[in-house]
Amino acid sequence: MSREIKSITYRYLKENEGMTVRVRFAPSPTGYLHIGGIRTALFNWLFARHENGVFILRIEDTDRERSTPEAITAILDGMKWVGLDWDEGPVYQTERLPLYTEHAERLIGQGRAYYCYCSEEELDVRRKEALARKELPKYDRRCFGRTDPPPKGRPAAVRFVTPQTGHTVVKDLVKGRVVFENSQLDDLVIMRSNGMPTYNFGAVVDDAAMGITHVIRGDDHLNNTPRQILLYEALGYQPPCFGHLSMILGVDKVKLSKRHGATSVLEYQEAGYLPEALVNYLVRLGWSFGDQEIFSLKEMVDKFTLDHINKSAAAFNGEKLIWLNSHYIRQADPKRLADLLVPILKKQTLVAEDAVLDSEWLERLVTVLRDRSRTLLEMAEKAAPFLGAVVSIEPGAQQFLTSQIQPALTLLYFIIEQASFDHADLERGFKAVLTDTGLTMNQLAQPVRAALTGRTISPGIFDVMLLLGRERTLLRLRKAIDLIG
RNA sequence: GGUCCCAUCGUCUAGCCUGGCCUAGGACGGUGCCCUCUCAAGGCAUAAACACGGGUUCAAAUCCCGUUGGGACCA
Repeated sequence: MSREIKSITYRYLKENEGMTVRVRFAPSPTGYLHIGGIRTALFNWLFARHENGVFILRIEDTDRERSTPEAITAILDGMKWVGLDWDEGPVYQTERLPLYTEHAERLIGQGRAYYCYCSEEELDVRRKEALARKELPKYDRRCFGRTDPPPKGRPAAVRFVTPQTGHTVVKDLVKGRVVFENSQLDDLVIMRSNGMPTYNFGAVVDDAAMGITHVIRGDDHLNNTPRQILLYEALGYQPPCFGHLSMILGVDKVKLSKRHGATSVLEYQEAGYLPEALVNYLVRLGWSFGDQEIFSLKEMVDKFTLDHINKSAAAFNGEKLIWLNSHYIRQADPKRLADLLVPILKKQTLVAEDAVLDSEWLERLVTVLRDRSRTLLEMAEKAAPFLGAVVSIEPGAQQFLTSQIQPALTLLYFIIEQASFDHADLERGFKAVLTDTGLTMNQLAQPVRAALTGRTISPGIFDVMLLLGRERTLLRLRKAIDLIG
């Protein structure tokens, strides 16, 4: 990490002493809430909580064509699922359009902005021509300072008069000092002809109006920042501090998109992930605290500072997420896991929609299964043999049910029939069969497992029997014995 | 194409600011062994990286310059 960053971070800490931190997460509701978005939200949220600041949710819905109510719901649901609560909002940009118009008019009045009547088609043609001549496709300012009467019936956009000399410095909390030549910037449109503010203008006006102190966002916006600083200055506002987070890339190192599979936050919920696992995974993508890998939400809040943010992009690697998920499942309260599991079981028709499962039994099941399930979906799959009256025997398991083992199974059947059916008693019964037949534990356990679960993989054999109960245990043993015979 | 950002094991990263403690540490994943009624979990061990080239310096992963590569934005 460069000298600049540390010193800038340090300086910002001093500068802002005593000032209440106000940060925001400002997604566009044009699609689902993706992994990169929630990571940005998380960093903002952590920063706000760490600094005892305010976290605001703002919905940037000015793109009316692409914004949908479903996307808004998905964003809110995603935020709630991972536990990122906001203190203010959601604020909808389309509900405060007069604010942007006012600011635009103010700039026009000051000569810092002007109406532009060029149509998008015209601009497109000119841009292509410029590109063909290998020139910078900058707006040529032809509507600047025009005095002729505006064309009738032609909608006007508003452009900002961007200074063409000097440079603009972004003191970035993550990247350090970044300098942009103003001559590279052109007169950007701040209000579209349809009356909507553009992204850069809406963000600046809102951030200023909402008193945002720190703008923490993806580094795809770093190039927008000089324009925004210029807008703040023209508007007479103090620019906030900026921090640009590096992107999350797919495993192939390109920007995460739909073709990388699950990128929506809610898809991870569907896939049986726990929110704390996802959050823990995401916080370590671009942030670290020494060698620590596991963080509770509280620990994250306590330890999160901007100076431990990594500048380079990170690739999304599902292996580690799945490891974290299995870790959190193993730690989770059985009651909670049971509540999460039942809807999945119903959805997979492993249990009837109207079934009422004994909660004490369910928690025992989950307790046995949680050590060997990396996702809730896996847990549901492993729960299957315990849910019905009978099981079908898989081919692999079938092989353990041989005529040699039949006497041992029969003996076990009669012992269990007499047993009091607790763990110690079952173990005694097993031991008795082993001594009587001269079999090893392994030689007996696998066939029993096959008979009871129909599979070669299951929880410990005594747990299996206890979960099944005496009746089903005997029933399945009987069935296996008959099958051999 | 222009502008900007980035560069440590396959992946996430520590270390970089304040050069020597780095024969580069941790984690996931891989491999092997142990434990063991299967599967997990756990324990132990192991392979695996400073993109390249120049400088500065007694000394560079660490500072400077360049190259290459990747990414983002303009679109």
